[in-house]
Amino acid sequence: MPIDIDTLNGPQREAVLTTEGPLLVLAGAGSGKTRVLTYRIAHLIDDLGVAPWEILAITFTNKAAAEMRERLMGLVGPRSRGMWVSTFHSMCVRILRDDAERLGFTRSFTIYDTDDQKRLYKEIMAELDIDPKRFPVNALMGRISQAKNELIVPGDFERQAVDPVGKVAARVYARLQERLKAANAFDFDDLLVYAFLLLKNHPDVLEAYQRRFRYIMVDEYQDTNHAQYEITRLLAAGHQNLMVVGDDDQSIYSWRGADIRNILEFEADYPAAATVKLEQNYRSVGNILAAANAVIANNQHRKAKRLFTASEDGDKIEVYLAADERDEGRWIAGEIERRRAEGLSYDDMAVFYRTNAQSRMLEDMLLRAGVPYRIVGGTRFFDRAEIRDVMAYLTLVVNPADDIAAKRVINVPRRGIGKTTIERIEQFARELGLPFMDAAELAVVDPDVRPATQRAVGEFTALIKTARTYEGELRRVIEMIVDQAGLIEALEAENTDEARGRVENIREFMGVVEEFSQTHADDDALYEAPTADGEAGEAPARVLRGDSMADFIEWVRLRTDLDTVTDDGHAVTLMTVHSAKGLEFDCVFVGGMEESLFPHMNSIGDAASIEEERRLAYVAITRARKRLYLTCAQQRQIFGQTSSNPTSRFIQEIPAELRRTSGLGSAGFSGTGWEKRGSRRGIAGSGTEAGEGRVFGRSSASGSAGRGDRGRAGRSGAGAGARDIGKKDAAKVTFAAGDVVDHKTFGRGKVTKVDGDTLHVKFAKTGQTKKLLKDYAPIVKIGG
DNA sequence: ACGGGATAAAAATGT
DNA sequence: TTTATCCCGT
Repeated sequence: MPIDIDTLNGPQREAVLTTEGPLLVLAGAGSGKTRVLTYRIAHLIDDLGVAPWEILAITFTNKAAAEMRERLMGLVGPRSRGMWVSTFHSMCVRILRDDAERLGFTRSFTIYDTDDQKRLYKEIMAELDIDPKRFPVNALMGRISQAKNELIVPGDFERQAVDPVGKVAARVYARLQERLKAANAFDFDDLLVYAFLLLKNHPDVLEAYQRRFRYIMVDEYQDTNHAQYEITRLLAAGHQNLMVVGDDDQSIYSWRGADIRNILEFEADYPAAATVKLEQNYRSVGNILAAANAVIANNQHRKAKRLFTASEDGDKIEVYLAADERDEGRWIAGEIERRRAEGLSYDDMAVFYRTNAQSRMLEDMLLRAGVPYRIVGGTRFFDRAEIRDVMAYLTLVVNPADDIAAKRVINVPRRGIGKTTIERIEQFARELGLPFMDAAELAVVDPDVRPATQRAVGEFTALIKTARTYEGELRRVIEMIVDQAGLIEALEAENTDEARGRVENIREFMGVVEEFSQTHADDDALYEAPTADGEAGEAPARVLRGDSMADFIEWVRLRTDLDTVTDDGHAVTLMTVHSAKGLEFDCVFVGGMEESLFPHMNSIGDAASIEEERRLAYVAITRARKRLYLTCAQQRQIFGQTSSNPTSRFIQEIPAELRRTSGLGSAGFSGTGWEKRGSRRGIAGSGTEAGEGRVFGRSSASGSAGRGDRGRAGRSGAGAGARDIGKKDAAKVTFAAGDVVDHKTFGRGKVTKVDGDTLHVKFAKTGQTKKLLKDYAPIVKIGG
């Protein structure tokens, strides 16, 4: 049964039905963009008889891709399989896997993430004798990344380099590419660059994809960079059936190379393009939309548009002026509870912030208020040292040329292989042009290396070699490798709480492996596009296999925590505004609405950057369906220093009649006397409360008395298992002797005795034992 | 080779 | 404030 086109509004329908030729869809926030995309695909398949494998849909995050796949499954059923719905990066990996040889790589290449990359940069800089003090790694990485996003190859880069940093970057860039190739690895940017080069320089490959993908759709087109633009252009050049969807007002990734011109100039690039504007917002109530419109109207460089809505005005936007970030977090917690009492689920609420650093205090306050929350982003599970170690072992097994992985774990756990030995191996590697692992074999018989060390190196190389022969269930194989490596054993020997936590993480990782295997075990997942007339080279559909370690590694590498946001359990979502793009919540809080935080201080003073910050504010505001809270703190600790900044201009840009202000200097008393009194009281209040742990500063009824009770009542996450990555249960915390806690001022300590509600905690730093009340002390349980 | 401790440096957003 | 690096004693 075809989809019901009548449920769409005019422009939406037009976007769905305009299938031939280039099409630009300018989709305002909340205008039903995803619906249009999925309906359009369903229309192609159901009504026009287009085969699923002829469709390519590109999104920005894996989460968005998964979501789209799910919705398509609902619309067109199992036929949605075989369709390419992926991010640019994973699409490129797919393309590269099939023809890596043509570029001088093997198909078992690995992907370097930022951390690997940084290590490699440091090595290269040491090798080229570049002083990291004069030329910071981050600066060089930024420059080179930018160049890659613009498809500038090392040769051209060198020619263009005029400034000192550029000249140094040119040297590093050239060497970097050599090293990456030798390591059979791509960094994130290279995935795009090499996929582009492959398509550009190998007409047969390009032609195969062009023929296959009759219909191409790109979501979040405003965030594409030049490389992505060129790849899209190449792929679409044949059929020209390219639909791009985007909103210039939501372009927030220019720092990552996104070029807003891609969307602004689409019509110039594709003269035959039709354009559709989706301007009716179905998401937010009137006041929120009006606020968003008012803010974004301050940007000079944008396509004129004005979203409208048919929904009621709704509540005013709540602005809260907090004394400090503690007060801010406490107030947010209070409001969350109030909304909750009105029947709103925690799932429908979110707290956004500009920088990850802000999450700490918010977490702390929510934790104490007994508000369950989950954090998206920040330090990823897969970024933990022990997980990276395991990953390095796995990577090495799959790709022996990965020198960074080899060096990472050759002495993890401790095998007595130190700096001297590693340098010696590196020297062999350099002189003989061998990968590190091969050079290590030589060290085993090198008389200059101590016998004990020889043995250790030999064990390490043997371990990796043997691991290559392991067969069977993926989880078993990985467990065997970890076991042989002795990682868990070594951690257990440490016998510290921290080490136990790491072991726990590794075990959790095994759960992730299992999950990967299961979710990719389905034979349907291997669905390949039938080659209509048996033409070779057509449609090399390759998908992740649940039993392949290489596929597992790839899956992990291209994964962010954002992709793992699940709706299980009930919790408030905490994340950066960037992560929030594409999501929506009934009730949204945005913290830290202060000048130099939001807009960020690095952006102040530059008109273009300020406009991007404003777009970011626009994204934040438009995530809210019914209620929006903007909070700012009169003073806040930033990098250990108390600083005090004026209210964000973005708040000022919201017409006063749309907002209601409370907190310090509230109730419209902008006179100086009131402000002073208010602020003094506010700061003093929060100061004394800090140690006492009273949570709700203002809502006295549910205040101090409520906290403990709520904590007890809020117990919900009984079945908290390995799946809740990054999620914390803030319900009642109980302590037992042996637990490790973290105290606001005394730091880490161990519970030595529990006496009713009194804990005896011995602190590591001071060595002293203190008596603390479990419900009031500023402590957090971190293990036990 | 290793671990502890001191000291210096950096500190935004993320595929 | 946190993190990375350096230095030194074992």
